[in-house]
Amino acid sequence: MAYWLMKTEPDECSIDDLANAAPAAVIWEGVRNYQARNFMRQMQVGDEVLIYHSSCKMIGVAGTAKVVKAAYSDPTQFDSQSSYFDAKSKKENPRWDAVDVKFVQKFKQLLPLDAIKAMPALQELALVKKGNRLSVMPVSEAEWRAILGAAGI
DNA sequence: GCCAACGTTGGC
DNA sequence: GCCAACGTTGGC
Repeated sequence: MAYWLMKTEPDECSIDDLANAAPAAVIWEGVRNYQARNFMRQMQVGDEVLIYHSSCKMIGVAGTAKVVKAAYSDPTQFDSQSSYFDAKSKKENPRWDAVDVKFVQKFKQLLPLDAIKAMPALQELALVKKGNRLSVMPVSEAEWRAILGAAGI
């Protein structure tokens, strides 16, 4: 049982989109970074995920979800119509993986990035390290608790 | 829209 | 295997 943070642009897949899909899960696809992919491959069913909204008006952690299907071949890499298409990925050895995640909760108030940066307990979070561009990253149990505590949960 | 920081690519 | 050029990310 582990904790993670995943970034999403709310235009693509917001916490509300996850909530609207519930109780169905959502395919977390389109990750095209090897480090992020490797973290996804470590995810196990039941792991919990912070949903982080990036590149938008209200930047921060918006809620949580949980992994309901471990990593499998991301179908969009073979779809030439998809913006995630990767011509160099081979069917017999796919480069990219997806996981399925299911909505758990939306925070009453989004926990903003500047609040996260100000919390002593979160100084080691990859998210707040300078220049960090990882879209999937591990979160320690202490960090998880600090974030949920700050969100009033 | 800007731009710093980073990851990836490809020539050598 | 180096590294310059390029493309992308993502906060501001």
